[in-house]
Amino acid sequence: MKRFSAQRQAVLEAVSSTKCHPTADWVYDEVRKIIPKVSLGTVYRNLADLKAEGNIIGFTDSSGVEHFDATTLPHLHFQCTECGKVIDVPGVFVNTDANEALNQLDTEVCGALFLYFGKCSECKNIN
Amino acid sequence: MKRFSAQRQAVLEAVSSTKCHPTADWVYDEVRKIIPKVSLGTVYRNLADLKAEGNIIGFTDSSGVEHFDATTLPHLHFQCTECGKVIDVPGVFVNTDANEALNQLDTEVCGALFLYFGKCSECKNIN
DNA sequence: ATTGCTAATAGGAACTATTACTGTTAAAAA
DNA sequence: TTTTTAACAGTAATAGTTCCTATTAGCAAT
Repeated sequence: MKRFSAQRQAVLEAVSSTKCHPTADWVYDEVRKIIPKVSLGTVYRNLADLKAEGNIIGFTDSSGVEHFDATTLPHLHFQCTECGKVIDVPGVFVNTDANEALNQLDTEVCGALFLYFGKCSECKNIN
Repeated sequence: MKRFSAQRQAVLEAVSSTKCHPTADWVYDEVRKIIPKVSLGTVYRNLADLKAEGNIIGFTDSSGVEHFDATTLPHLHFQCTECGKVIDVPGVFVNTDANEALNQLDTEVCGALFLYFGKCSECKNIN
């Protein structure tokens, strides 16, 4: 049934190979090193499929660009407003007050995005 | 110096008039009811200016579209993945564990986006 | 091996939200 | 009034993403 093509494998390996929370474009460049004729559409589709299957996660940053991450365990992200870099915020637990409030709103929560922004250690010291 | 034009006022009033967390497009439609010849570029520029001045806040949803909000006090948002609607999650305090972790990363935090998603009470009961 | 079926592909067009550019208008300053 | 300049309308351009069409490649049953 499900066919794990060379393209899909290359996409998954590209995302897994880095901690830089890559964008579709970065993955495209990376996959082209292995499969030079790969299509950008194929990269997008495979990223979407891998995300739907739960093999990777994806989140949209404050400028509307989607980033992907092979670490599917829940964690927070920080994005530098200067250089755009996204890094992990480790070991943080989110309080559960929200769950109560969301229950009261009669919603069915299936995910959450927690994204901090500011200046990273490098950009902070430049300006 | 700063000129508070009719266009800017209409933009601010449009955002303030609703709790629906409108997009630039919604604001554009609303402002055109008052100033039919207003330009979409003007709406975008004024939204950006009002945001920079702190009169409104803006946040990007999971599909990369920016939403605006005249309630500048910190609060959380929930977006329905079915109908796209954004609603407030009231009375939730965010724990401070993240601050420690972010300090250890030597970052200078200036904001955060907390966005839950799932099905709202209406869409939940349809499917 | 050949056929038929379907998933997956390459390539590119199309779409959407947003930004940038180019005169023009109108408010404030001189 | 004249000058200056912020803000404007209208439009072109951009970036990220999705959609479309013809083609290719893997699998199952003949």
